[in-house]
Parts: sequence; structure tokens; C-alpha cells
Amino acid sequence: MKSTSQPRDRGIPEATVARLPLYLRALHGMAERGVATVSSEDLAGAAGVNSAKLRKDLSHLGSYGTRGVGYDVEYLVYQISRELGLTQDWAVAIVGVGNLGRALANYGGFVSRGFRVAALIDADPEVVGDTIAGLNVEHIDELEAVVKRRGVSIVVLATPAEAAQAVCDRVIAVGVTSILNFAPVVLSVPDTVDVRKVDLSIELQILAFHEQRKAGGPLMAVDSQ
Amino acid sequence: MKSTSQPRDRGIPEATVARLPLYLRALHGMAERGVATVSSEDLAGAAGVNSAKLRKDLSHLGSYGTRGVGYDVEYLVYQISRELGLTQDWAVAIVGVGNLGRALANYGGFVSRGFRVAALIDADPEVVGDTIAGLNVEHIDELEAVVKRRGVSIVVLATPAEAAQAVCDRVIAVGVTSILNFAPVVLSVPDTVDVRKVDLSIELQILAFHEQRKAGGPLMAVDSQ
DNA sequence: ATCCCTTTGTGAACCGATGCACAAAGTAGC
DNA sequence: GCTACTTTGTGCATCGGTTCACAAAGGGAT
Repeated sequence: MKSTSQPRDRGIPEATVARLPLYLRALHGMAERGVATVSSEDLAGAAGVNSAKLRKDLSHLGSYGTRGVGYDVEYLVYQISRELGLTQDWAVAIVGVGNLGRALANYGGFVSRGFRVAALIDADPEVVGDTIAGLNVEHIDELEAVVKRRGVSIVVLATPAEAAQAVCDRVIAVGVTSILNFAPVVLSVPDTVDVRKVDLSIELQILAFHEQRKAGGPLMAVDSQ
Repeated sequence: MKSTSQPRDRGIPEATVARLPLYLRALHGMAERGVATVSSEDLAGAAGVNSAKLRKDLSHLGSYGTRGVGYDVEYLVYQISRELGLTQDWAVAIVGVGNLGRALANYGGFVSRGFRVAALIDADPEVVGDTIAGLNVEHIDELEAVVKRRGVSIVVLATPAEAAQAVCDRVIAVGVTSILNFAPVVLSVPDTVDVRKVDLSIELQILAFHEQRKAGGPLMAVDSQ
């Protein structure tokens, strides 16, 4: 079993996986502009990475380039899509239909290729029954039933921090193993479950740290010693 | 110059900086519950990290713990806040007041300690003049003036993808060096500028990748060879 | 068919981050 | 003061990821 017919390794580095969507987006843009073939140099430029890194990333999927020529755009789009699992359709449920949940439901670009918002769920009787982005908001009591009925496999948590862990536990109990968490809490889950976290406040704090450094560091104003 | 009085090293590892906000949040929770002192083990548990990592992270700020006892919660909150630059007040402008921008403006928890939404800016005459979260939405033509007048130092981009680079260039031209980008594009900026990216679609794709792996991998359905 | 040019795929050095494991430093009890 | 116990701070081995640099592979021209 050498790198002739089955070069695709089961273990793709996590860092590579995180960049594949970036390459895919750049490639989609190129495909729309009618570009047929692209070099690692150009694609790397479009994705904002180093070309050696790009080549190594792609080499983890297989040998899809042609030396002296580059990569076929359409073919590469297909291969990356398949590797990421975007050739199938993922049903996503958004739990928590506050400002953020609403924005996510309406954000077209977000749920694009491969993903479909299949359910909106909230606890507030005030919003249950509303129609948002063409979907009926259902009550949290229906959570388990809705997840099962619609074949939801990815849950987006946009609840208040206090509610997140409880909702998390419930969706895991019905078999969901992929969660995108917007609530500012550390979820505790079994390690069979994947949680990705998006935390706006943390991103701002990291920016503030660097901004402060540029301005002279934390000692400047205080001069503690 | 040893580690007695000036232990604070100018170079805090990036990975550490990214975790400090997490520790800070856990500590705030503890402070509210009246906890006076915490061990690395307990704090690490609350933040979801390994205790050795936590201790090493904190050691980059200085020697703020007491052996045999732990860390003083209040004191550590102060030290981390100071290191992150949260003892000062950062004026944030949100550009793009669509669904997402609106959600961000209203999201109280997001702009919490140390941050203040100082301006909302949009190009659509339909929304310019509206009041959202107590703020008047201003026209994009006023961008430079508003940024200067309000002392904005961090800009949040919540525009459509097509507009993001242009807005980015403009705010950089007025001196902004910290940008939080929600638009699904790779911004090109001088390397004096910090850009952090939040991309919902990428997060979903990473989840899909792992979800597919759990289900048997991309070969299962296709069996290409 | 041969030579030259382009671009891929990857071996190897390097770099930063992680986690173990333990000495150093402190508290508490006698 | 001395001993036993707790918990920090860190040296060290390790690991994953990045980057360089180049040999291998292909295309095109003569």
C-alpha cells in the first residue's frame, strides 16, 4: 500500500483541515471567473498563505496537481469538497433565536454549500411560532423530537450563557456529536463530541492586548516599580 | 535583571494570550461567587485546560501565586486585565449594520468589560439615521471623521464580502491597526495591522469534516477504487 | 528524441507549544 | 523550630506544524 493508488492518508493534520475551507473559497471564486488551472503560488496568494504550506496541505489529500502546470480548479474543488464532506447535505439546527441566532438564520453566505438550516428553536414563548428566514421557530420542549425528525447532525448554540450547558447535554443525549458554540461558556462534553467555539469577546480581548503593546505596553501608564 | 522584580517578559506566547481571556472569565465567575483563592488545578478545570499549561501561562505574566495556597482571585483578575489592556476603555466601531452588525451591537455580553461600541456605520441610506442599541447609524462617507472624532481604535467589519477590503483600506488609512473581520474574505493589510477573523462557514466546514469521519470517512459512500 | 523551463511533492531543519515530573517555596500543626 | 503536606514554577522531552530548498515529473519547443 504505497502512494500510488491510495495516497489519501486517514490522518489529515488539524491545521490543514482548518485551511481547506479557505482554499475552497478561493477556488470557487476562480471557477466563477472561468480560471481553469491554478499554480500553488497563485492559490496560496488568494488564500493568504505560504505556497509551500499550501502544497503540503494538498498533498495530504493526494497527488492532484500536475508538475509544470498546477492544479485543475474544478477537480480540486471537487476533491476538497468531498474531503470536507460537503458533497452531502448537513442539516443544522440553531438553538437560541435572539439577536445572534436571528442573524445566523438570515445570514445566507453562512449556510451556503452543503449546509441547510433545518430548525430554529427557542425557549421564549414570545418568539416561538414566529417565522424567521422562512422557518417556524419551535419550542425547546420539542428539541429532541425536532432533532430526530429532521436528521439534524450539527447544532449551533446561540443561547444565553446560562442555558448553553443544559441544551448541550440534551442534544448530545439525542446523538448529536458536532456543536458550534457561540455562548461564552466552556462546555463540558464527552470526547466523542466535537465542539467548536466562536467567542467575540475573546477575539476583542486579543486585539486589545496587541493594540496596547503597539502603544507602549502595560507599563507605560502605570510604571509600577 | 533577574526574575525578582521585573519578571514580566515582553514576549508572551500567542497561545497564552489567546487563553488569558478564558482564565479571566472563569475568575470573574469565581469572584462573583465570593471565592477568594483558587488553585491552578481548579482554575484550569473551570477554563477547560490542563493545570500545567495554566501555570506556565500565568508564569509568563509574573509570579502571582503562592506555593501551597494558590492564586488570589481578585489580584489575578487585576493582573490579567491589565496585561490584556482591559483597564482602559476601547472604543469600537461596527461597520455594516445588517443582521450580524445589528446582533453585535445589541449583544451586551460581547461588548462588556473594557469595550464600548462608539459608532455604527453603514452604506445603506435605508438604515442610516436609525437608532440601534441606543446609537445613531452614521453614513459610510463619515467613516474617517467618526473614527477620528470618537477615538475608535478597534473596527469590527460586518459588511458584505465585496465591501470589506475597501472599508478595511479606509480605516487603516485613518490609523486603525486592529480589525475584527466577519466578512468571508482574506483581507490584505500591512503587517503593522492586526486582523482577527471570525468565519462561521469555516467553522461549520471543519465540523462537517469530523462528523463525516465519525460516520466512516469519505470513501464509505463512494468507494472510488 | 532531447533539452529547457515550470511547478509539484517532500525530506529535513527549525520553531513554538504541550505536558510530565519534580525541586523550590510556602503553610500548618505540634 | 521542625516535620509533613500542599501547590507553584519550570527544566526537559516531545510533538505538531512551518518553512526551506531541491529532486522528480511533466510540458513544450526544436
